[in-house]
Amino acid sequence: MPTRPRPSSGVTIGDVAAAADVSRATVSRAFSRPELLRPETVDHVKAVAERLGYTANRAAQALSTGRFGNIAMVVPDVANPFFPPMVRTVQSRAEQADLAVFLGDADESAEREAKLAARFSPQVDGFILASPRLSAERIWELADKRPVVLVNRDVEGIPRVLIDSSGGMTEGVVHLKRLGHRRIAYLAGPRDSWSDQQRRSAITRAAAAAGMEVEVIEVGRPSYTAGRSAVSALVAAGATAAVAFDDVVSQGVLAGLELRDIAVPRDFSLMGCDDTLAALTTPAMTSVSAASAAAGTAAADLLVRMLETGRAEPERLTVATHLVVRATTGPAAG
Amino acid sequence: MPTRPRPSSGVTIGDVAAAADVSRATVSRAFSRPELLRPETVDHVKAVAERLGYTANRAAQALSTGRFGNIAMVVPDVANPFFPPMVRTVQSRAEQADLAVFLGDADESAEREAKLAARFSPQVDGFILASPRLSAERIWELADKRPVVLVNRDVEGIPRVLIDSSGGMTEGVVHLKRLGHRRIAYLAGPRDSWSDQQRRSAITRAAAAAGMEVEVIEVGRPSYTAGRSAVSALVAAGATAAVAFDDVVSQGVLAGLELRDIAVPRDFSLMGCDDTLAALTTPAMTSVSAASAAAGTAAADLLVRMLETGRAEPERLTVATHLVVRATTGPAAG
DNA sequence: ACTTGACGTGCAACCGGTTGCACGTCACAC
DNA sequence: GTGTGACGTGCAACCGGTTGCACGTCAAGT
Repeated sequence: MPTRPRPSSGVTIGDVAAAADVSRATVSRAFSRPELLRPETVDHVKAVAERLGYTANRAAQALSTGRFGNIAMVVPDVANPFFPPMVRTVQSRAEQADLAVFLGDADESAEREAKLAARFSPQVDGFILASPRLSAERIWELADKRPVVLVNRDVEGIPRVLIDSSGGMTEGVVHLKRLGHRRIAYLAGPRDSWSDQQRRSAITRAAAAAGMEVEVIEVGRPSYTAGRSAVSALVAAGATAAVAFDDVVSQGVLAGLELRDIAVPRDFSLMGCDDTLAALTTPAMTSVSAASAAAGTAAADLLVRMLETGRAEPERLTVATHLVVRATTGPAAG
Repeated sequence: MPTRPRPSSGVTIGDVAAAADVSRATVSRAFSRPELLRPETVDHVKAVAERLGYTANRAAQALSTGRFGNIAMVVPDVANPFFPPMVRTVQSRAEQADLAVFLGDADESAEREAKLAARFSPQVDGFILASPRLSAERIWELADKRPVVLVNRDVEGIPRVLIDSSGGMTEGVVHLKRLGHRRIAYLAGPRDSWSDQQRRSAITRAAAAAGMEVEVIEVGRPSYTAGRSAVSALVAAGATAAVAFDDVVSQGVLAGLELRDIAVPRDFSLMGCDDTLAALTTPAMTSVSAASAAAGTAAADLLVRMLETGRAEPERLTVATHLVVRATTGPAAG
């Protein structure tokens, strides 16, 4: 039998109260509502608390207030470089509001997202779901119990921050057209990803408008290896340029092309998305920027505001994107 | 004034008890110690609970048991590709033990690590500190209040999982020597990083043993740009090969060399460390493997065991490393 | 038939905070 | 001098679980 874990610090509000010769209520108020007390009392209590090394027991606090002081962030894959910057900004914004952040990695699975949500739900004040794969119904259900903010997912009635890549995508298509490309490929991401749906339709639309053909190649889980193995399909498609779902896939494609001695951008043009790794590849990749860090801050802001006001605000913020031209796109070969 | 947040689900143990016509104690036991009850009672209670949508209030549970069911993981930088795999494995191991994971990103700062630890401490059962920058004293202090497991940090008396890169480093030096290199450079990481200290001394020792010269170049925070800007110092050092603190730095160096038209590996040989990005660069990088995922599992295992047994186990596990030769190392020029 | 003990369940205290309400004090107005 | 209200603090209930102990029941042992 495990020994009963010692609490935060052995000292409770009662100890402080006794030492300071006041009631427990006064100690509590000295921290939570000091304006109700005489300033000298507050100082005295705080000094005594400090001396004793008092730290409030979070569980007790949560139990009586009903607030946990925690939020949960769920991402499909922390290892995807799109997410870490977002995780960091969410965290720093949360910290300002004195909220601690649980992180859940759903491994690209809706089922695991649901599990994580269920696990976190009883001890958080709210959720940030980044690129969630859950069905709208399940998101509504969750939002019915706890404030939820989505990133990169557009569900009616739920506050959300959307990185609108259609702008950048369209620019990208135009860019390729100017370079003389007529037939391009889109290396598509997970079908249940909103980002993919958005990018897919943006590129299709833009290509149609520009009078270009576009072949969609399904890649599935966006990973380096998936990108690399998509190259054969890419070659078979007879396109002269490709746009990948994200930079990770794109980087894989770049490596795959190199393996087949297809020179980029001489023989083939390649465009990524998210601009997470683009600057780091050789040659540096043309990509659609996506300020994931900014999206994280915005999402956290939204959630914090909801928690503070107690109101839901079904806002729909969008973050614009644009094309960053680097060295992987060039004139169409032939 | 925010409305009082609705608890996990309106329904409490009392509601279930009333509906099932048993006492609250019985409901509690049906979940936590079912072996004390008649099986039929357990089934009945669970069925009623299910029907009512009962979820235990974590705060109340934590308050009476003194266990939170949470652990905290603190990393210096989630965006560094070394950490995400570790985060994932820690999380999946924690999940098996029904523990939720707080993630803290310390932004490479000891001060922020301390802040995060203080913030998490009152609501977690234990800590995993990955590559912590905190002083040994502060780690001891923390470990005095809560079980702590370290990764990549060797502090006496604290259970720890060490990725022993000296093995791989030594292999690397030998490899370079065979290729004819006599003067090499080490692009050092943060001085307060244990990994850096270990790698620094391993390379110095191995080089001395091989009769090679080694110039240490301080890079500071390990990042792509830091690596890139270190190239001038690297060139000035007159070395024919370099070993970087990690793959991120190494990737930056690779780009910097390319910018100066220094061909790798023809004119210069480069070795990374951690093998996180090495396979992804062009040319693919020679690097010292570091199974960060395995380290994460081991660390989580250790912590879970400590929590379950209630005993501290000052174990010191090491994970071996080896050299993975790829395409960035070749015969010394000239 | 009576003791004994194992078993299943309930009672009530407890974990450590928070908060509505009541009480005492004191300054001020009348 | 008494009434009035603001102010500062304490009392005690409450949040929702857990758990030591006690009680009642029933089967086995003598």
